[in-house]
Amino acid sequence: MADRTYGISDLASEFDVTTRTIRFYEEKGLLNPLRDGQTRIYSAADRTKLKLILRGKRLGLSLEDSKSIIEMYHPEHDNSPQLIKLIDKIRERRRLLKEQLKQQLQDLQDMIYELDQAEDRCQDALNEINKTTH
Amino acid sequence: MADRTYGISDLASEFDVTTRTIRFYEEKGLLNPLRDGQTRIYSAADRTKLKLILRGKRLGLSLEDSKSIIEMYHPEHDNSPQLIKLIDKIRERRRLLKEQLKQQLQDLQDMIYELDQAEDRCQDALNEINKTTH
DNA sequence: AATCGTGTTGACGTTAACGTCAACTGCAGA
DNA sequence: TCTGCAGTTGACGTTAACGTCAACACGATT
Repeated sequence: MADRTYGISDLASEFDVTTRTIRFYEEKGLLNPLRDGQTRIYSAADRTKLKLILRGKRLGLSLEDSKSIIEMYHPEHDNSPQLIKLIDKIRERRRLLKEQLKQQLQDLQDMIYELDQAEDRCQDALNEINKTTH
Repeated sequence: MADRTYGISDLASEFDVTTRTIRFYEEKGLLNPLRDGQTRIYSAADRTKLKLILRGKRLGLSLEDSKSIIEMYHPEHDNSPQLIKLIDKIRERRRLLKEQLKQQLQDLQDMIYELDQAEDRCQDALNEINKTTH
């Protein structure tokens, strides 16, 4: 069950993206599927990477950002200095994400509050109209 | 205090955008400042609109989205059917925003959790290295 | 053998959101 | 009066993230 593989259109339909998009991510170095001849074969790890990319997009990250995050999950470093630098990058990224979402939460609360007010003003305007037509 | 006005570079520096950006928003119909000759004069309302646009951007909205939101805050409708349609649009927009942020919150929690795990794995790898060098 | 369906590789097109640059205007200070 | 600065209007350039299309490969089907 762990070594299940996927075709490109399996992933495309599962995540509701086009095959072109998936190949594009490969061009950009975000995915590296195996090949059977010329046909791409995606592993569970590839599928996870794709999920990471799309999640990053929902959070407003660029593909470059997602790429660096993927490299954090799948490190190819084996020496201490590299690992220490990686840990720093992870912490910094986490900090950025938290900060960003805090701002988004605030923005959203403000916006919803103002939408509520706008709705109230509309209701008042409606009431005025109904009053004068009586 | 309520009728204070702003020059284009006042707003640009206050919100840390370029004057080109502000003019671009005007081209797209998001701002309509007054003129003194050819020079643009921005009112407090214009300043608020700009704030709305930038807040929308942080939430991942397009300029078109922000434009329609601005029109909700500054309605030019005076008849019931229009107002009722506007209220519906406001409610729908609020629903979308809430849904979107719920998803973002979930995505962020997942991502932070996985970043924590990645950091742990790095630490483990570091510990292994230090053990063998003793 | 001919035809699908699905896959592949370029190459070029597209959209949003600006940046850059050139040529101009109007005003304030030396 | 000249100079400089801030502002303006086009026009064209740029980047990210794909879309579109043409031409080809390959296995399965009819």
